Amino acid sequence: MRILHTNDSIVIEDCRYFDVQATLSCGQLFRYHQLTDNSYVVLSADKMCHISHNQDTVTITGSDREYWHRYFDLDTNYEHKCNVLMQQGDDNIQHICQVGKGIRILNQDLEETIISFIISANNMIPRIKNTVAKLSATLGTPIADGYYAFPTMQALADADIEVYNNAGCGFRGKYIKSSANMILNGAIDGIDTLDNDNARQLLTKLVGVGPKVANCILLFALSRGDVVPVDTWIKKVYHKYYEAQHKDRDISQYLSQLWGQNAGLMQQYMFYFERSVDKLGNIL
DNA sequence: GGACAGGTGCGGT
DNA sequence: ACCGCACCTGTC
Repeated sequence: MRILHTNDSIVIEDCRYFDVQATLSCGQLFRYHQLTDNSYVVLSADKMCHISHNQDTVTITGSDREYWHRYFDLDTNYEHKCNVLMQQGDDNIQHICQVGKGIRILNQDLEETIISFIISANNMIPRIKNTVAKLSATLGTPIADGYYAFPTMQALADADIEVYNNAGCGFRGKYIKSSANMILNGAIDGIDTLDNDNARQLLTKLVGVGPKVANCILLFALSRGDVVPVDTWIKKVYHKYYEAQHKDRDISQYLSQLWGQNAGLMQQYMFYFERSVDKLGNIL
């Protein structure tokens, strides 16, 4: 993979391990829009970029090139990570890695990730995307034609509960409002310096953040690559491909120890694979 | 109309 | 510490 920074864009050549569609669609982020030419607009915090993928070249256009460089984790060697996982796994695991090998783990904005994944609880991706878009349009500042920044914690704390109901948050509206208040009061200050267990403990004090959502925040915003969020899809994969019979609440720790520093990436491969199987029929 | 998908909070033990 | 139930809304 070769990366070239030009004045207004990042060009990534020879990117067999960067599949834009797979990376965007595996449930890490909720603010992206597909355009008619199969390219995408991606929004994060108060920034936006345009990303397109043709043959073996990915082009990212927008200001804040350094932000997007880190966001798309361009300094990490995913070919190496994928190979390590494939060498550790059996035929099934190798096939799952092969299908998902273009997925990258994004480095997302912490506050946006917290609020987005509170919305994700007991919810489905299309509705999460819709709700986050509506909240941003209502409470976020405009950053381009029809595009809005993610709302600040202050805006979320101040918002009337009606705003949350109208955005389709359902019962999660009150969770967001109070968690935004807690964040403003310093509830997650210094979380960067804590180890996984202590960081998770801090996050689960927020209302609407349980173990699964906390693990998503750790993996997708705090670069904790050994953390494995376990949702219904991962439970399905676990019971399908693993002999071990852990209770649901123990699956995360088991897979984390099994795959080590690449466990979160393996989780993304599994999530993407199982949903592909669900859409296309059994492709094993 | 009614079942279903999907994590967390809460009340009971 | 662990279990079982309620929760909001879009879709079939």
